[in-house]
Amino acid sequence: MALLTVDGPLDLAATLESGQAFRWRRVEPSPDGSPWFEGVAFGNLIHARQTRDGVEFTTSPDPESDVAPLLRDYLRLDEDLTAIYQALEFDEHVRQGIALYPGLRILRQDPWECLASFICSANNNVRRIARNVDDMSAAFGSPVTGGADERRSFPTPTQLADAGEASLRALGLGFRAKYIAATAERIAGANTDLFALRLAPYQEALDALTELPGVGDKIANCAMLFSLDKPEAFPVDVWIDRALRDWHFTEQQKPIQRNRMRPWAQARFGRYAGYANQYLFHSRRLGRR
DNA sequence: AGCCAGGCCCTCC
DNA sequence: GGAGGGCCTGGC
Repeated sequence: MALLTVDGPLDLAATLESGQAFRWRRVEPSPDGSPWFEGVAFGNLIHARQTRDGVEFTTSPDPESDVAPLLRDYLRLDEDLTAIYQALEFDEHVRQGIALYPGLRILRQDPWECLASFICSANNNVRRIARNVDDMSAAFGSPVTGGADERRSFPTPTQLADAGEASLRALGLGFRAKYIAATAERIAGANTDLFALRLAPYQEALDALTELPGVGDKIANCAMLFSLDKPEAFPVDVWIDRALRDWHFTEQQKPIQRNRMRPWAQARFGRYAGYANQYLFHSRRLGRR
């Protein structure tokens, strides 16, 4: 057992269950009520829960001391959330979202797993996306601990390119199978270096991602926000569409079009537009208001 | 039964 | 350049 200390607010459950990542599961309630989560990342099976002191976790097969800095980075525990809140609370609805879910953080995921997961999100629902991602991992990923029925890591681009469209379709990915296979080939062939996009400017990363099959503006912005260090990214999906329409454009006689929302929001919220997006999305999707 | 899911792509105008 | 329709699949 190891511990990550946290400065500032953290809501681990909201962070892991807000539709950014799809491989975390609640496993068992702990005596004090804060749930354990099980996930696969960095080639490890990870169990984690939030306590008064921070994030408790165990790892397998690597020692916790090796994984600790990776998990800290993944959870962005060093992000100054308070400063971000101050920059965004001018907006009434973002402020309400922050008040409802203080400590909801934006993850820093593996770019390939994140991109591929969101390719699965097209015209899909969260539960089936999670199942698609798990099914791909079980079928084509590598074992992490050596046990018989353990979970596997998310497949590499090469593993999915080798799998091919037909076997992905057989898993139940539907029309997304073609996009996953084709994009995996492109990445495996090193035509696009996803990690390099962490250092690229926003527009350059957006242009590179939307060249990939099955990756449009929305999915590219998800990958940029959740894995490529682009906090100004602003994915516009049906939930954000409804939120902005109801909360920010109620008095317009002509409703704003979906494809004009991202530039509008980025101009309004600035370099942390993605955090505004996440709080609007989460509070809207949970249906509390 | 029909609609909707964290869209993208293609066609046609 | 933009509106409209099709698309795998599963749950309600």
